[in-house]
Amino acid sequence: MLTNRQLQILQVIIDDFIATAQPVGSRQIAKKDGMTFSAATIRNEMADLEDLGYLEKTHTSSGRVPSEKGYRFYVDHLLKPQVITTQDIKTIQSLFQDRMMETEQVIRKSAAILSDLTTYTSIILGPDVQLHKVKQFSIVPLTADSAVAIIVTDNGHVENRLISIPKNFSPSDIEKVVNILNDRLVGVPLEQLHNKLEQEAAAVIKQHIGTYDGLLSSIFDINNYQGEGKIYYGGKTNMLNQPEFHDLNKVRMLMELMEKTSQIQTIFPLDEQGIHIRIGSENNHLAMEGCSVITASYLIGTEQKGSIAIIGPTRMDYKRVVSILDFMSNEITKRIR
Amino acid sequence: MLTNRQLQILQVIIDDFIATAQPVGSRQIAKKDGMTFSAATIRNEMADLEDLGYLEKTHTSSGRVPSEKGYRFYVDHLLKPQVITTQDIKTIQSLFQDRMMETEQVIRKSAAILSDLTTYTSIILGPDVQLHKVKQFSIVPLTADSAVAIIVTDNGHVENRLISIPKNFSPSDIEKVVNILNDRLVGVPLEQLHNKLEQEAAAVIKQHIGTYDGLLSSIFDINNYQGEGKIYYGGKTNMLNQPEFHDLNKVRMLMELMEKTSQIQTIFPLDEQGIHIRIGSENNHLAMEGCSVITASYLIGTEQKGSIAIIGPTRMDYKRVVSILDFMSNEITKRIR
DNA sequence: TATTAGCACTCCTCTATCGTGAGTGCTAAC
DNA sequence: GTTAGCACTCACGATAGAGGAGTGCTAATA
Repeated sequence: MLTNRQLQILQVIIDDFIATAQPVGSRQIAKKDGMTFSAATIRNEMADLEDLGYLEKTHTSSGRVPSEKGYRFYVDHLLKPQVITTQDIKTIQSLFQDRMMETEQVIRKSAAILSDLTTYTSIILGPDVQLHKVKQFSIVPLTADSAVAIIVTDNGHVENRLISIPKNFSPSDIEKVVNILNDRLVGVPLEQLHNKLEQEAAAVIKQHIGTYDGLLSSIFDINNYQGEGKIYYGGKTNMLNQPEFHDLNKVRMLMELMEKTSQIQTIFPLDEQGIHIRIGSENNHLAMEGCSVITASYLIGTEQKGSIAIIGPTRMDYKRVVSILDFMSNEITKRIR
Repeated sequence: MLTNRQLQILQVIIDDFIATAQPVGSRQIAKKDGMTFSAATIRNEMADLEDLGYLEKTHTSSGRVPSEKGYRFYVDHLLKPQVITTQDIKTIQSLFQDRMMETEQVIRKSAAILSDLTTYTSIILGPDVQLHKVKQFSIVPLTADSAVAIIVTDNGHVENRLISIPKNFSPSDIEKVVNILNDRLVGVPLEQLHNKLEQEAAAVIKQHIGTYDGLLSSIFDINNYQGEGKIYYGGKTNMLNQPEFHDLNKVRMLMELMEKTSQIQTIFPLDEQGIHIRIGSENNHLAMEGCSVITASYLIGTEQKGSIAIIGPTRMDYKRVVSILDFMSNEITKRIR
């Protein structure tokens, strides 16, 4: 168990290091307001804190730097939630002024605002389309052998795919198919679409039209709904301003990580609510060494979850980022129906 | 006018510098196959080429490096179009194996392939949606006061927007509006949609329903069709591998340039066909110092133009990039209907 | 007259050395 | 338990010298 003095010193060191990115020495600490002990005393305490694993030295005679364990302790015990400023509130709420913005646009703009406010890089996972339910299904013929299949979901999301039309299909056949699909599939979540189609609609279509050769497979293939467009970034270049990313290899690894959708997904905690902070190696990813990720989740309707996140150096301003993420995720949850 | 020997030496220097990124000395050149002159002779010629502005020195006693003028001369006069390899052809044609891919997906994949093949960064300007013509218009009600408006174009592109429904609108009113719009607006290019709506449809709607308060303005606002999603990138991190981008400031400027849609547009030549090469300052952009851009345009249908581009160091492998861009733009033009 | 060998000179790059200063750990005094 | 004092460590920056690649010029050569 840490003494009060140790807590106080640890806090000062981390706060100072977050602000300056420079190793903190005992004299600097002694000069701080409210610090009543001498540099020598502080040196002793720092040595103890280092033995306990909360601090590190960059070399034998340098000042101290927080270790991952130190940051972890800091966010768990020393972080007083800072009240969000009215200025930040205003900026965030400007998001919702235009009431008829599509969810996707709000998300996109959120990413930009988040990175601007924090000066770090923001990542937003769009709401999980898989849980959207089919509202309407339609097919618009383009040429003799191609058409666009469109699914509108109850949240106003629109999925569309090009499909090819078998030669023997007449316009009325298409109409029949559309009717059957709307009869059977409205209200079904996208993730179950494929199954339901096979189980219920396929037979009916065959019966009415005589042929059913996977014509719709592309639009009903579940896998099509998860990849790609669901991740939004803001301020990718912000990280270049952080002194810890003045190393090209580091930057390359992070950029490459962000270009791989599958990898970036892993930094989001599954199925969890509230604010989560992962520090350095807690992210289980080599490229994330020296980086912390703070995530929050939002909810659209009752089921669709999404996440917003900030990725920055372990030395990031946790207080501020937490308050902003917390407020923003709540706003999105409240404001988007 | 340059002598044959000068041409030969200039070519060797540029080829060598493109391959190694190191200043080229007279002895190196003399050792090359087919070089029948002594180092001293070559030194004299190099001094002349420098006086003429085709070469530069990084310092008084270094080897020579091509100047922008040198590269310009190289691409204009020394660049023999290299035949594209069958391997590259195969890779590019793999794009079109899945016949029913949406245009957007093809474009996205093209960007990835381009950057892989060239090891530079690729930029693709999607086809100009503005010229697509309306194929079908529909409105899908979601709640009492909101709906999704959908426009499908003749090329299978789908635009959709959330709209709000005025309180006094009944479902049959909506149906009427949809019918009127389909009557009047099918075949109209997106860019003229706003005008046509005001001129023809608005009055009719008012007459039939009594109210028309800008309900559709959001989907008909032309500006909504140009921004954002139209630019695709591939291999953004590739440039980090080039020795000329080992400078963080350079990288930052380029990345920021690419994040600003409006700025990146300016590197594409307007309205021009065929391959275009812009070297360094010819791009009229500070961030593009030391960078060359090679662009090619493709055509979908008879009217919709788009561009594909590679951005790399001025020291890029022009031969190879030109051949790849040329082939790919032609393939896209041929294969996408 | 064009070409080439030879040579002095330039300047980058790498390495080693050294002084400086911030910071530490330890000891002894308070 | 706390603090002053002091020797010690080590990163950092400046300085200097060796090595080497390359140039420009001059004079000899074909």
